[in-house]
Amino acid sequence: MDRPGTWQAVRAEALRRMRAGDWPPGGRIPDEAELAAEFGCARATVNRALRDLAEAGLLERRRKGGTRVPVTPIRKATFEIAIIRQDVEGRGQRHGYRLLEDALGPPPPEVLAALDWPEGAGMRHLTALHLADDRPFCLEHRWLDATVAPAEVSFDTISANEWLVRNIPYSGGNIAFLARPADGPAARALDCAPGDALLAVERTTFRDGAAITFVRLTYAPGHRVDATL
Amino acid sequence: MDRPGTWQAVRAEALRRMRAGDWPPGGRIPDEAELAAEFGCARATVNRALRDLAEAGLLERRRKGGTRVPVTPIRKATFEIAIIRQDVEGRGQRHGYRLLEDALGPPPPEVLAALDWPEGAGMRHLTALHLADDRPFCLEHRWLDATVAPAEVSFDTISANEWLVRNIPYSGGNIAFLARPADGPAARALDCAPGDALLAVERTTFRDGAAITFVRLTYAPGHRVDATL
DNA sequence: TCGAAAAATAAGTATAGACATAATGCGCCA
DNA sequence: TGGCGCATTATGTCTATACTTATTTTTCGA
Repeated sequence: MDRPGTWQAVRAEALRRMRAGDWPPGGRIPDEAELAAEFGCARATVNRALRDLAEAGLLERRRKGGTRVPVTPIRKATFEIAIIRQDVEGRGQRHGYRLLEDALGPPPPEVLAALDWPEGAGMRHLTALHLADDRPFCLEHRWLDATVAPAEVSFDTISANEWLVRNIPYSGGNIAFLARPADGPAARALDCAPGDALLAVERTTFRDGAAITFVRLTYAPGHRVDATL
Repeated sequence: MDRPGTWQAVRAEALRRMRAGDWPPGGRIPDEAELAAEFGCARATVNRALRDLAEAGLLERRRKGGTRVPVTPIRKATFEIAIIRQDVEGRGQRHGYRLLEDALGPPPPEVLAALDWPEGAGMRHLTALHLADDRPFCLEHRWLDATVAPAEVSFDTISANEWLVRNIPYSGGNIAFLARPADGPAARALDCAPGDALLAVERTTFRDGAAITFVRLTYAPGHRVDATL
């Protein structure tokens, strides 16, 4: 597979041993120095390989404690978060965008809780529809700190999704997947029946420790989000 | 934050420059040697920091091409996949398990498609319910290569989920999130109304290039899957 | 002028050596 | 016996150097 002596080769061999049962679950594996001697490579190379496996959840490493094979590994899966336009275009479809609403107002309590904000804070509320080949793709519901995106900024032609990535980039946050039934407006926008099961992604974005924006993306029926193990 | 000269410090400084606009989107940043000289550290340290950012989707690196800040970064989010018992216990609840059905039979076409299997292949079909503090947590629907888990293996007390992790570990696969309405049996098992919007996770597991098992986990209403950015 | 070969470049990786850090666990002392 | 502190140990990381590899740019010949 990989030329011997590379960290990928060491990783592959380690994986092979785990699968073959040479390194059984719950057991401790030889330390880096031993493996480096056995494989005839530098300790740093072994370190790179084992660190990679540990990041994937396939090994547990602790200083002094050594490296062990977890009994029930907690695997890590990753998925990619692109802006919606890229997501649509990546499927070979044409992206369309329609701003449905742009107003100032108090958010529902669930949103306030997610944002952890004072009650009366100025908040802009946007509703927009993303289209793929002219069919509804995703409904964007966003609450936004009014100081981050002042009223001058218009989201008529560029989605808040894209504006934020371009203007407030590289910020942290958290994400959650959930299912929700289509309410009246969502059903109308996404062209489905009220009560239909829809996949939604909720995201809160932080900047300097404070929540900037909360967004709920509700996808059209049948949408799937793929991740790689 | 981090003591200077560490790769974390370099990463933090790189991130700061991106946020501050010193390294604007679309632009190319200085090469590793230059940054190493500027920060007074080894090139390997800069490499580690920039590689880490590239893995998170915050930088794009190409040999000879240099390192650039993507205009619309495709962020990577990760979530943890534990066995369901651990998932429940991690919430501080007691895990329960009930096998509802264990039979041999032909899978529905959607499952066959996901598995990419010949029509008549022997397939075991399991249905099981996971409980959290005696309340329905998740419905497990699994199709399994009969040669992987022969009839002797009983899933009465141990879930297939756990059995597989312990016996066929470290295999690859793919995962998808979707929403589906509760059908009759699911509504009964999960104690909700038919048609309720439920979050489901589908996973196909491969071993040596061949599909071993397909599982659909349908969660009780209100369930969320969290990921970290 | 076009295209192929050669040079240049920046990231990718390997290595040996050193020191840092976090657990572990042992031994000492009360 | 119990608890505290220090020695031990395996991983974590940094450095300097060298070589490799992918890709771009330049050069040169047809």
